[in-house]
Amino acid sequence: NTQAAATTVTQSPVVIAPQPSVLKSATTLSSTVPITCGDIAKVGQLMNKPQQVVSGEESINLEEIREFAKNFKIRRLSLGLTQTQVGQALTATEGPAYSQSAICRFEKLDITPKSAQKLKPVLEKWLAEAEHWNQKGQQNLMEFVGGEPSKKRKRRTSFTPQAIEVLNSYFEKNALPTGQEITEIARELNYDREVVRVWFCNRRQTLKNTSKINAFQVQ
Amino acid sequence: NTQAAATTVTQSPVVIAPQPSVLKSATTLSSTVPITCGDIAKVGQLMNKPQQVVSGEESINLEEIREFAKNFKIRRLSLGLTQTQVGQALTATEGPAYSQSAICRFEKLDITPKSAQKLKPVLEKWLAEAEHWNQKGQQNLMEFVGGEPSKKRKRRTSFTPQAIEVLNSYFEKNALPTGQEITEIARELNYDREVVRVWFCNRRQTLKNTSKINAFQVQ
DNA sequence: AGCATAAATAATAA
DNA sequence: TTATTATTTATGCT
Repeated sequence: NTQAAATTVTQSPVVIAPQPSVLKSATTLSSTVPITCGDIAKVGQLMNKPQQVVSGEESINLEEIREFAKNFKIRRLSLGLTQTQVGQALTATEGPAYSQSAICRFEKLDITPKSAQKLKPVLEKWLAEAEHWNQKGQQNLMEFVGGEPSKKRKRRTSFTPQAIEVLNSYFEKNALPTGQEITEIARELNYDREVVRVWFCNRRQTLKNTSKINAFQVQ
Repeated sequence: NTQAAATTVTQSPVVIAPQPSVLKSATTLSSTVPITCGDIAKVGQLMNKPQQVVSGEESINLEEIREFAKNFKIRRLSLGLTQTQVGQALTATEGPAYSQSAICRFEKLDITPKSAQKLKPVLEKWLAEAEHWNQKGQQNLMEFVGGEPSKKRKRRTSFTPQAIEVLNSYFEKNALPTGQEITEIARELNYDREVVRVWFCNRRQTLKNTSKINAFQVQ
């Protein structure tokens, strides 16, 4: 399963700054939203319709849902979480299972008002809790979400994790190996010499670039 | 060029709600022990340097840059903009060219403090302006950014079983066809060239994900 | 109801 | 920087 593997934690959570801007939704553009398929209309298609929809016994405030969906996305991104992570976490904690698709469809309002109404409080509660844990540190958030605490981003192909490990250990000992040494390392790992050489170049670059900035990172 | 094609505007801008979250407006520590070394620091020296770096005549507040980088990302996402869009827009308005990679590196702080210091005001100014236009409506923002007003995501292609079969047989022979070959395959199958190119990308991806189980099984 | 995967976006080897 | 991979999002389908 592709989705299951997408649990890397590459982006540290960020804080939402109070935004002065008031954004308009792109979904309110056309006045004639063709409701394809003879199905039930989706929330996103009902934006120009009456704000309240009566479904069964309760009335649903579409505007409220729309607002929440927008904010949910921003807050999710602020926490550095993916749709997949949210879905998996929800599946783990609550009763029903939520796929990445479900989260995606909620954010895009590609669901029926009834479904949205049902899902909204679940997401709201979960998100608030996630934000709560996040304030106590990213570790807590990741634990809450259920992902690996600090899983390393998978390297781009060429190198296997094992090779990376070896390379890093060499790098630790000597960041600037001689041509001779590069040749030997390349042979040991069975990689192209040039590839190894470039790896050291990029590795030095990255270290140089990040170490200054992150030198006094608060964590 | 792959990047050039990535100008679709799929995600509608979202509103940042005034967050109740406690915002540390400036975590800047007051301790500043500027180091005076005119040239670029060597790799091993960079791990434990102070917050302020003196480069030439000006001192660089690393914490400030770090803070800005975080907020920049959130604000960019709030506007519904991609790194590619920002880079292209900047390239159009400002003097130097900024690639998607450049924006990515800034957000990840994978650049030298000097570069970051130089880029920060440019991004800050541009972003503020973008937010300004956005307040006047998404159309204005898109115009400012330079993208098509309401470009939609490409419709998902459905390959016929026959086409899949042919594609797979090509893939079996060569998983990484050249541009020339892609063009030919696309013509033979009467599909868009880009669609075929992406198919091979995704196919390689899928194979990689499942390679542990069926290394050479096609399908 | 959600899987499989096409398309889009971000990260990175070269 | 550029080209490509890695990762995420979106959607066609039954």
